[in-house]
Amino acid sequence: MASDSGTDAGTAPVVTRFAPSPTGFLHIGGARTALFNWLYARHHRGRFLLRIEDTDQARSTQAAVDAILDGLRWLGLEWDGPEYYQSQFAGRHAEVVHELLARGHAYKCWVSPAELAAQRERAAAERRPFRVDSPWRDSPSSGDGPYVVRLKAPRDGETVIEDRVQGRVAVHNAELDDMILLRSDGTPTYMLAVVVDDHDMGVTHVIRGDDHLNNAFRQLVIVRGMGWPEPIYAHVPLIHGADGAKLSKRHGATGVEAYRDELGILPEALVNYLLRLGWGHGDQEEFTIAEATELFDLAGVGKSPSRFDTKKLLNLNGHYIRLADDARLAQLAVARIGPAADEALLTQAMPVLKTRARDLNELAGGAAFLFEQRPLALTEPAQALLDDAGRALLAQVAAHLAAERDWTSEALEASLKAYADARGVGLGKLAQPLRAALTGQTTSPGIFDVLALLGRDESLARIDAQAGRAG
RNA sequence: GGCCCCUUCGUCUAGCGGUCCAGGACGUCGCCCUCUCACGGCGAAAACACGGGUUCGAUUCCCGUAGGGGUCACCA
Repeated sequence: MASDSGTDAGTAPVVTRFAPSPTGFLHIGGARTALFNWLYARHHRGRFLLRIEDTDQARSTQAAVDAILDGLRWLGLEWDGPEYYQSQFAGRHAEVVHELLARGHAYKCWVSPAELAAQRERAAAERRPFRVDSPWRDSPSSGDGPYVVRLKAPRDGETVIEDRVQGRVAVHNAELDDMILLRSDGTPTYMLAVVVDDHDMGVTHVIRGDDHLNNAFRQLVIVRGMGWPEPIYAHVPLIHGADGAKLSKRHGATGVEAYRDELGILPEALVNYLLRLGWGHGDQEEFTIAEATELFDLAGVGKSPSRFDTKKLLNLNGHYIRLADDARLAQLAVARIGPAADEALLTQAMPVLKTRARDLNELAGGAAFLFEQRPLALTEPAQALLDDAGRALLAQVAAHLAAERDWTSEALEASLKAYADARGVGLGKLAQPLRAALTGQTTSPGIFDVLALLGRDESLARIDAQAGRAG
């Protein structure tokens, strides 16, 4: 059983990092990895670093870098120090390769891509695992033309990793292959670059998705070849879609900005949801950032992958919307309703609006009636409510309301309830046609709140518009 | 296919040999509240993949089987 404390207690300060490749937006899985790294560093009063893995120049874009930084900031996962760019360290990477070469842990290889493909085919035909077979591995001579530098991986024995999440994992060295460290164009590969950068940046804990677990064994060969201290590894299980497969585009939204912009999710809700996905602390479901920082540990991270459940996210989001500040929500709603929206009115209405929304779209949708122009467009069920009888009732209520002096939710409630009583009808009988005329819909906040929010003039005008409408 | 990892209600999880005829949350269903819809409250149905061991005793430990996932690039 991996212990979460002990080896690092009282020794070197914790340094974690998040190392995304800028080939797209901030992936939801990446966001959780970043969160875990951030939390672990904060919990141990260490540092959380950010490194952009842009060694694949063809696929890396500035837009992607911006999206990632933006996403992290939105989630509140601020990194310490500047963001590092892997491409800036190419010189250092080459230097390490030469050192590895000098130490006999790497070799230059002239096996051509064509020959490699042939070897691969042969292996497939013979149904045996493919491993590069390079004549240059143990040859002192040189070949002609471009070459790559390969790691001279050990072939006997086994390599063991004491992973903080996965536990003890061993692999026979025969499984390791002589991976490429330096490409034929002289640029470093990811495998080499991560190891060098993590070492140079002083990273003590490598917390990442378990799709990297197999890489860790080969990366360790480099670390040992250089005689560097071995980082502590923690490979956390991936997030899966509802079908159980690794989360990908076909599962719908996979970028955090989609959750923010399209689904209308609050950052605190996403963070809390992501935290509980794969990590638990007893029965507790809700965590403030302070609590999460206090309680987070690697021992609480499970070993099995978890499926992303939008329903639960939405439920949490609704919870955080109810907790959120009214002015803040009003501001967020304005952006979704458009220029017709009045932020002050929205703020005032927010207490009765926010219990009815699980996301910002629902919040904006529920507030839209406040800014509608007369005559209101009615939904079909609302129209059905305003048949001849409904409109006749509306006209009578209108006359009663027109005489109302005190236009507050409380006064209107007392007045309308007394009116309904006197007429011997239930309140619902009056409220539904009123709601239809006032909001154009059959669902809305409480009818007295709607009247008060709309104000006397607008309320009466909307009622008249419907009551006076010809059948 | 090789290697590695995983397996408690539909989903996220609690459980770290007896306290478990398995607890919480989301979802679902029912009831209450009620002017609608929500919110809130109460309640219900719902799981230890299977087979062997070990043990006085396995959800918990070991081994198989089955199922699922990850990974096998001059991508990261």
